[in-house]
Amino acid sequence: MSLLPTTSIAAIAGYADQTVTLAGWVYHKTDKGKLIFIQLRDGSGTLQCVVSKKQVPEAAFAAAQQLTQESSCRMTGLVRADARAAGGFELDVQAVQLVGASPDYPISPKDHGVEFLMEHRQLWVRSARQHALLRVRAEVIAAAQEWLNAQGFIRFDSPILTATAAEGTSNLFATEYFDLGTAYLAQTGQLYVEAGMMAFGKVYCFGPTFRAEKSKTRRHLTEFWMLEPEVAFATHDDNLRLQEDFVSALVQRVIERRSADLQVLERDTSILARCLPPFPRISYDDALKLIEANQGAIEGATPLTWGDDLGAPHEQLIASQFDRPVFVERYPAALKAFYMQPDPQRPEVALCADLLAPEGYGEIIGGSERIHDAALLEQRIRDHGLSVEAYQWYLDLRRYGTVPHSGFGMGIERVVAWITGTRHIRETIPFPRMLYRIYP
RNA sequence: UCCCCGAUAGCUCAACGGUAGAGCAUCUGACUGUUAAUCAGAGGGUUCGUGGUUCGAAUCCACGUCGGGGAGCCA
Repeated sequence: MSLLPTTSIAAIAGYADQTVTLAGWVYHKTDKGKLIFIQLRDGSGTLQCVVSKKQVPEAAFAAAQQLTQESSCRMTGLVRADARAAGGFELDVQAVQLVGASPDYPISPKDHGVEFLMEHRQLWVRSARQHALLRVRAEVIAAAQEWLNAQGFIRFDSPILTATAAEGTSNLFATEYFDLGTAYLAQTGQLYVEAGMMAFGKVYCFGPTFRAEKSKTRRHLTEFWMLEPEVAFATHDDNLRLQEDFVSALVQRVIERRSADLQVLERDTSILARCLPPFPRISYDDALKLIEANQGAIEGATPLTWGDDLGAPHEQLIASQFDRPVFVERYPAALKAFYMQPDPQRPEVALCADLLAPEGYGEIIGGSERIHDAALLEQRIRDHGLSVEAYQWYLDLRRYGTVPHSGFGMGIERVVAWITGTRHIRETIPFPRMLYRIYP
């Protein structure tokens, strides 16, 4: 025999006036004495189930009375259209079977603090808001891969354990690796997708990346998921066009397919609907002027001199001037990673861009054209004090049939936070890893 | 690493130098249209830890622990 339900709640409208068996968890219960209302959640949706003392066997009514929040159960009954129920349908229950009891469920429908909820993350993900958020995350990931695949990309995953720091900058998590010394958890897959790009033309990797920075803000996780496309023969301009087409496609698909979830999250979709290409572009030089002209608009966004990096308040100020994501391009090369291609007209700036999301969500993409000349790349490795020896495999990509190429990295959690209007990035991943949290 | 803030019932908070409180949750009872149900009753405390000031500390001070927000860094 099977314990599987005969239908999911999401498909309940197709079962009007039929008898079905549902299987799920009690989201909420109201006991009116001889009438019990149970909001049953099965993962696909929630349905109001009505148990009437007059209409069910005594044992079934007693079983329904015993149900507490998050008890798992199976319910058999008649599907009936009813305007009084949220969603338009409810189940007239005929039989109730308790599967797993749930005494003293810790998360009530009322207020809880962040610390308490994070300590109970394994249960918090059952709540409506978290449920909606994680569904949007899944949609963004599916949409991203399907869109790239349709454009002729192939997924080419990069290793998570690496022997050296890829960019030689940020702090990495280290671990023992048998007799080969220390291994590091990757903070990017970019160097490896460049190898894939030379093999397949258009590739992307998608997986967890790690930053051992002691960042303590709502935009940072120590473990986050990054999607990194890389395209052969693509210039800086090609790269920006790909990014704006890609990001707007993701947003439009979430609006199209997950509007019910965005509604649960009370997200104003009219702001998202404007997210269509082309995205505005502003050079680093013009960004400095914009900051100067708007000083005082945002606390901390003080004027900078050429060569200074933009801080979080500066990025916020720039983003606030536009109604859709904005590219900030051509930063001073000295501020950026060693592999970025210098602008041939102005070697002191790099052919790179950061994409800043609106509404203060910050940088969601960082990308650039990569150096394709072996001699220049080797020089840059030396200039940055990195080991040429460790990068021999990477230099090989420029020694054998090198081509101009570009790519970018997109942080999934930041994109999901922006699309859903979630204040803190920690809610956009099932089990966030942060400076002071590795449990559960 | 630096700056700011917080910790009191299971949860969210109040009490701010003088007897430890409320709402929700839990338990008991009533109720056939609830959806954060309502009504009546009950139980529930190492006030984060250590030390100090005081006749007296949840309250003031010091240190510590845990957590929150931000900077830097970045996706």
